Amino acid sequence: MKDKVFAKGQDGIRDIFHARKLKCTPQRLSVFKVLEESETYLSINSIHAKVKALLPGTGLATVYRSLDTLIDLGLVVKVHLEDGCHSYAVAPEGHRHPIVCTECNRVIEFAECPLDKISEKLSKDTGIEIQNHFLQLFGKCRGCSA
Amino acid sequence: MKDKVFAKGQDGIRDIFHARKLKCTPQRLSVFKVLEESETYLSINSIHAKVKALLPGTGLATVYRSLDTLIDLGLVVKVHLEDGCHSYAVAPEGHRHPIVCTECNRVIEFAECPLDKISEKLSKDTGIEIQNHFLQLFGKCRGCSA
DNA sequence: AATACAATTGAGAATCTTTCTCATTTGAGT
DNA sequence: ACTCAAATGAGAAAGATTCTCAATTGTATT
Repeated sequence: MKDKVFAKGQDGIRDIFHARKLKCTPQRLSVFKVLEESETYLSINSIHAKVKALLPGTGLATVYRSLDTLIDLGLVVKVHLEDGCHSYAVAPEGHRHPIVCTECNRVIEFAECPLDKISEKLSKDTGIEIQNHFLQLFGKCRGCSA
Repeated sequence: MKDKVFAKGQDGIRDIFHARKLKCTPQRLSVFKVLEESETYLSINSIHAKVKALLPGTGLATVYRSLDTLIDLGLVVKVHLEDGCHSYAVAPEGHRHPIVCTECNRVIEFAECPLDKISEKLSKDTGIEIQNHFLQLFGKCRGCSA
């Protein structure tokens, strides 16, 4: 419990890659590791910098490609921060949504999804078959309010 | 009712600009008009094209600047589409959220905000002072399901 | 352990998006 | 009409993302 890095296990990740006939490369593992070790959403440039610390020489394009792959596998999520920029984080277990601290960018996940309850009603009311939703909350965390 | 363009009235808009000591320019009015006339969220390039049809010679930078101004005034909202690109639409009256059709990009607003009910509870649970939220639904509209 | 092959990578070019600069124009108050 | 600050157009600049292609590297097979 003291170390949440590779919570899914390195072998777990390896299997996920192999199941999709993707190679398990050190670059992909490093990108994931960097995100797992971070408490906050990270921008591309932060990720690139941290990955290069683990694996010098890693190119920016590879970071983009690895993130796309990880997103495709459902291991990582891409979020839109308020300033319009993109950032990335490990995908939460189950269906959850993030609360992003507007001061420190730290992220807290919350499990209760209020959409579940109203989706069906909404589908009836609007005639739209709801497929998906995107929800993020913004606020000030305990540390930053103090 | 047959024409919802300038629902706020041209004079209303003029007053909003003047109250903030901003100039009421044809470029800004055109950008807003283009969005009011559209049923869907529009990308920068669509907006630019449509604005140029109304006001030839309008520069792209001006469209960006006008949108920023309109967002700042609360007249327009910027949204994140699933492909990661930004688009823009007139801001809905009151507190509403959009349902975006994944096929045709058309937008339907819905008024019921499920966050109101749970925000307070969430603040207590997490210790985070919730300030804001971003919610979008995606689905297939009646026309596109058929 | 060595081999072969397709997938992946690094590097930089290319593209796309957004912002900036600055000379010129224009809205709005006088 | 006159003045002045604000806004614009054009293109440069900056930043973000994707593409290209030769070289490298996982993985399955021997």
